Amino acid sequence: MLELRHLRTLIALQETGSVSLAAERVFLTQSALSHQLKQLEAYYQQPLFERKSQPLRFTLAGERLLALARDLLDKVASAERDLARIRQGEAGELRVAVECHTCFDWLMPAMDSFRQHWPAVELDIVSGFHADPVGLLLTRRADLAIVSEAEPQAGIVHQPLFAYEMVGIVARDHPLAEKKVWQAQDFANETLIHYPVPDEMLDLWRKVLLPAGVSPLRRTSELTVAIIQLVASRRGVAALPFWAVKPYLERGYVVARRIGEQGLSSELYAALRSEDAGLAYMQDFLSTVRERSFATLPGLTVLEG
Amino acid sequence: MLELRHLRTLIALQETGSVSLAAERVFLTQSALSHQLKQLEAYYQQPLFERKSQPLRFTLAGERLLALARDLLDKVASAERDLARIRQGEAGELRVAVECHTCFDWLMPAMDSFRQHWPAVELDIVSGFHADPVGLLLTRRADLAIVSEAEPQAGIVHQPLFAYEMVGIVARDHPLAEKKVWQAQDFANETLIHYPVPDEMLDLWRKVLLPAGVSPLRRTSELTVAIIQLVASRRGVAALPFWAVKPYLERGYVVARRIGEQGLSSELYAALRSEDAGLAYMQDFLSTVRERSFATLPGLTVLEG
DNA sequence: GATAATCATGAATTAAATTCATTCAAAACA
DNA sequence: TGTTTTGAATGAATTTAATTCATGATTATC
Repeated sequence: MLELRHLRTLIALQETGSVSLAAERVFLTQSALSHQLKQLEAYYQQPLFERKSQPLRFTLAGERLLALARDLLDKVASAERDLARIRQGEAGELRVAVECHTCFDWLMPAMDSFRQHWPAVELDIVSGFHADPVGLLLTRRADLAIVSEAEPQAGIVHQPLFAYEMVGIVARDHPLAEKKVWQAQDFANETLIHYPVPDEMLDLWRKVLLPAGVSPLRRTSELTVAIIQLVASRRGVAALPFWAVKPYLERGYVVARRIGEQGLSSELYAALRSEDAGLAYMQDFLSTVRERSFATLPGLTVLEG
Repeated sequence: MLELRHLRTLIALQETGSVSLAAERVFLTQSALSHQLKQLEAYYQQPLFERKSQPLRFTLAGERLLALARDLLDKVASAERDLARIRQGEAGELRVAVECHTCFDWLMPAMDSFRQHWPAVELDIVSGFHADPVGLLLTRRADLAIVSEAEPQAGIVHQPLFAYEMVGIVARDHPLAEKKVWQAQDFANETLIHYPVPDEMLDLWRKVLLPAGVSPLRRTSELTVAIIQLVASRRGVAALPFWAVKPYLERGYVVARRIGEQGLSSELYAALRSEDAGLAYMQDFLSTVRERSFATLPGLTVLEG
């Protein structure tokens, strides 16, 4: 018999295009999903996808179920918001402190969606780039902070959002384009172009250059497009989220390369005051961020608590 | 986490008004449902019903979930019909043979609903009251027969629809109104008013009077209202489905009494040719009949295969 | 044509849902 | 006002179902 669990699987399947990635997305094994799908197809006595191709394709019947899934899961989310409001009331305050430039790319759509669902919650962004966003929480100048490490701290809880890969980018005809994988030393004689933020907020600096004692020339720019243009003009190299550069890769302006054998992974957490962790609109904001981001940004991976 | 199972439970709860009856409806024990509901309320951290009263009442949060349930389960049904059509095609023939008068009461709404969902299926009623409706199936003059006993027969399968109680009715000032429970002998000196069908189609005759060798005076009428009027005018007594007489009981025209210690139960099955049992529109017709009937007729109970 | 990568499968395991047996609470009855 | 009956709740035992593990099959990739 059909359950919502199956529909959640279908959504993950579509968003990832493969059984194994979808399994990771819903925190199950590939095997579990394979069994689940087999059971679904047996129940409806017809195939729901063709697994031959990558990404896998839905059959007509599969598409129909997928449409059902989107419809139903939206409605469930809406009903659960209503239940939360019945329990805790409509209103509240949600001031978001952000420490990363690219965060705005996924934050804006999520905030738009949230604003519609919680019109009585005062939503705001704490502007400026602070060295210590968690301090803003404790001094009650913000209610939620987006951070890249979950450093334990009294009175603060960290909730995982998602992870993604940071890739190195250079012009197509730059010598580094030849190397499949870059190491710290490869940056030594390059100019590194980055956002104007403190060093410790740059993943590349914290996790790669600093440990290796490499200290390249530097240049900053506020805007992602400007950084891309500088790189394309051979003014230097940069490290950016894969999902942020993908559109430019497809147009061939620059090429992207892995940094380190395992790739340079960047993680995002929401930090909030422990007392606020039970607030329904807070949890719904986090769900919205995850849901919208996974649905729109390519290459995201889940992050365990 | 919410699953469709929970929503199916909520619908059953509303339709029956009690945990134990709802449990029976969804083929589970009272205990199972009690646990399930407790789990739901823990998940949403708020009460969903007040069990103090009979029938139980939904809280605001419960009502919201109930609305979700109706919406979602409708959509699931619609999607599953589409899947069935994708697999087997749209068209077919469905001629229904009916042997009981009151059947039309629940058959008409179900047929209306079905006609909208399967416009390409030729839906028809085989008119007249036949002594052997199953014969019509084998000679291919009908595709589905409504019968009150599941007599095994080669090439025919019986699918349970539902069961209900047949109650005896008399005028309020009739001596039999004093008796809480009637036995076969109580009919001996009365005039029994019934539909003009062969004796073996009357549940009262088959299950009560014939075994006891009681043979009262008889009088027939085509219409339920006419039977009620005759009874109210002290022209005799009758046995009718509880759900058919309930509106008249509430107006006080007649009173209803149990027949036999356990009550006289009437069962309904759909008989169809084995080869047709896998047809999607056939199964959907049966689901529709059950669903519509349980939702609208009071006092129905489930019938196991 | 070898080598990953992805998916499928059966058995074993784990987790979850359900039942059983009983108690508790409330309503109906005398 | 007890007494009986009915419906719901509870904890432990059980059953059922879902998931993982270990592995084999299949399909992409170089």
